[in-house]
Amino acid sequence: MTVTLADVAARARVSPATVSRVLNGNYPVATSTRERVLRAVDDLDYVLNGPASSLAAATSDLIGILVNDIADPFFGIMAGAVQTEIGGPGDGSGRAGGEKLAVVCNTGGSPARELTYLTLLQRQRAAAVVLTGGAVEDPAHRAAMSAKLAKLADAGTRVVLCGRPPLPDGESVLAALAFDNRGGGRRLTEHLLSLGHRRIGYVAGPLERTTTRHRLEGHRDAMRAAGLYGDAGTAGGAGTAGDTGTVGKRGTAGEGSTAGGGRPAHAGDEERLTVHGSYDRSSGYDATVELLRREPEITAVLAANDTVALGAAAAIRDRGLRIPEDISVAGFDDLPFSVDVVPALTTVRLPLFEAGARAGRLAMGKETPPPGGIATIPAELMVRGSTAVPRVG
Amino acid sequence: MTVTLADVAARARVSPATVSRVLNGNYPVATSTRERVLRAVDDLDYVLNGPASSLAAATSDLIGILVNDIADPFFGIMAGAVQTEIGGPGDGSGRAGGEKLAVVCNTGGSPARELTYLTLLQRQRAAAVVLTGGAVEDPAHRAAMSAKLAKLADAGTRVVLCGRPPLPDGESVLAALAFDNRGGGRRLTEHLLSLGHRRIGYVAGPLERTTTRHRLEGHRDAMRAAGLYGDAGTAGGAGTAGDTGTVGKRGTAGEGSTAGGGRPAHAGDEERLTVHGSYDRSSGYDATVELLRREPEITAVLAANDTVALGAAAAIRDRGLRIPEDISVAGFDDLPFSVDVVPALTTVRLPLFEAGARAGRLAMGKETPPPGGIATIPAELMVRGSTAVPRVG
DNA sequence: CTGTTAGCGCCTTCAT
DNA sequence: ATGAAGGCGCTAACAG
Repeated sequence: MTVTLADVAARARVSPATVSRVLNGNYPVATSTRERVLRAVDDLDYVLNGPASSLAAATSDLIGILVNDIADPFFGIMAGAVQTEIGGPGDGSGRAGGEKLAVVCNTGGSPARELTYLTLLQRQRAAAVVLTGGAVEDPAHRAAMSAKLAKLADAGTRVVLCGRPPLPDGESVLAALAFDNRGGGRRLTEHLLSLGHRRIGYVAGPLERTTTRHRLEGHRDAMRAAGLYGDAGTAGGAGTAGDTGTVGKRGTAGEGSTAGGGRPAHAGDEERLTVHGSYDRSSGYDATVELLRREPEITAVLAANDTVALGAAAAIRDRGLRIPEDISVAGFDDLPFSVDVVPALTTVRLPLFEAGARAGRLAMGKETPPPGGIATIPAELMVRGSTAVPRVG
Repeated sequence: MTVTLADVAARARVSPATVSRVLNGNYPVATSTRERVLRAVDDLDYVLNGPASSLAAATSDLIGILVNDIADPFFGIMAGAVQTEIGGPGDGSGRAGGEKLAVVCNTGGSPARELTYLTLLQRQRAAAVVLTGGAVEDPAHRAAMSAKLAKLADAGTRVVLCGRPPLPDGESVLAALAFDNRGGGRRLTEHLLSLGHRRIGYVAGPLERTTTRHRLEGHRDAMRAAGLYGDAGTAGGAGTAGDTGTVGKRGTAGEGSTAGGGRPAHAGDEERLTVHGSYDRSSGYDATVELLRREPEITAVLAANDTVALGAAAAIRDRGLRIPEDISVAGFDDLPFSVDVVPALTTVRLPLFEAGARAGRLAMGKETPPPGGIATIPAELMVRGSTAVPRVG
């Protein structure tokens, strides 16, 4: 019932081997026979058996993309960009060429699922794997990931990191494209400082994530450089991975707003003015409520990303405060909606599409990796209406 | 170098068949041998060869999801929901169970790419295919799609439509989950009418798309029912697919705003107050500019979807008009950001996640299809701040 | 419950 | 430039 290569060969009066060569186009074949074969393919409506050819050739047409959540445009944009590079031109002939298929894997940020998906992709003999988003900073998980990626690489799978910092022992990784989260966080903070803000609340992402840590570190670096936060802060700047190691859920408990509002700032603000949450809207809302409870004097709120900023803005408005007159708000990522909210969101633009496209090219072997396999993708400050000089008094 | 099933069998001192049975868990195996096998698997770090097992079993672990654009949350949410149902619980054991992988295919709305991807999925012997988004209303393409889907179904692939109207000859489709776009468009318009609006501009989606047509028809039905638009309108209501058949790009040319502003409305408004564009922000902006040029008297703008509404709102503001005091704006879909824009967007909520999850279950064979294979998913009107009574005069 | 035996459909040396 | 033949790694009857 199902037509095979042999059927095509019979109809074209050639050997199966010849048909295979025509279909894969990797080998010289006389034009006349090629045409005969192609005609037979059309006549018989033949479709190659992918699993069979993958088995024989020990490779597949699949490229895995690991994302936290494909419903989040942050990841959707990168995933879409990867596809533009791995899916062929789509000539519309109905006949398929050398295009690869994207297997999108939602990890939800869970280390276990991340590993499971890598195994699944290994099982599929994926041609490449693109890992997006920040990594979880658990040493055990990092080790497990390195081991897994090494196995994948051994099996011929190209591994590319997109928007994720390089691994310590990254020899199995073809290329790592890392966003300049720290620089972005710093510039955003410097922007607020230059406007005159001194008491700035920070709604951070989940603990133990590189993205969270880097953005926060950039922020704190700028605060410290400005003489705020004193110099007695916690680890921070050095970039060691262990500093948030065993910390559980903290922050929401709150230590009461014992501080007065007189002096510009003091050591300890660093902790008090930071609240951690997840990368979603409601988390931004809740964290901002908590921030305002702890320190009603803040004149600005920096959010972990644009989505969180949306929640933060809602909380501020619900409290009857105006943006930016009473409180400035800023996000991170510059997602498409950010320019359209009112007031337009000041944020840090990450070239998500460009990064994803580059990752896709790397995954296809169409582009040579950056020197050392590592590239830092710049993050650009976008100043818009949601930030302004602080209210007086 | 690469460890195979036979290696595991040897180490566990059983036959390859037994190892296979343990791994697939579809067959009774003594607990003691199972444990022995599992230990050997761990010891050897064995990973099943997917292509090989797909070849032998004539099925695969892949489920295709066709979307217009994965970067658009409309599709991202559905795709993510599908995954929650097809990816197993992810027990974290590192060992993979019966979970399937999602192959996300960006068609960009192109019929040719849609077909190409279906061929690619057929080649992979996908276990199921979920098609999302509106269909293109070209008879030739419809026929080609039907044929292709029939072949897929023949080969044992389950075909599910999610947010896409059923095909005329849908016997090869397991289930079609269609959004009530027409009802949503109608209720949205009735809402505006009840507020007192009479001159309503409509920023429609691309021509020849079912989604575009249905939403627009719902709108026009309501207008006509209210006695606006006269009764001499074009085809509309019946739901025949041919009515936009050969129309090219129209609308942006504009026929000049020759009409006065005196009477409430007249036949011909139907065309004049509708501008087609694509489903993106800038298209909404441009279309709204055009709408305001044609008819400065409009008091409300209905957008094809929320993203378009964002662009429309920007155009209105740039013109110095206020929302909703001068002009009301409404969208469609109720994407996550819609509640957070200012003013919050009146829109029609589509249960994208629920629909995607159901499609996923259907694709997995975990849920029985609705009677007749067709289900209409309700669309709920969400009244928020962006619509209000029209300005007087 | 477990082992044996055939392929699944294709690619790929090796000849010619 | 083309044909012939073996095997990729696994599953699915069929025995026992």
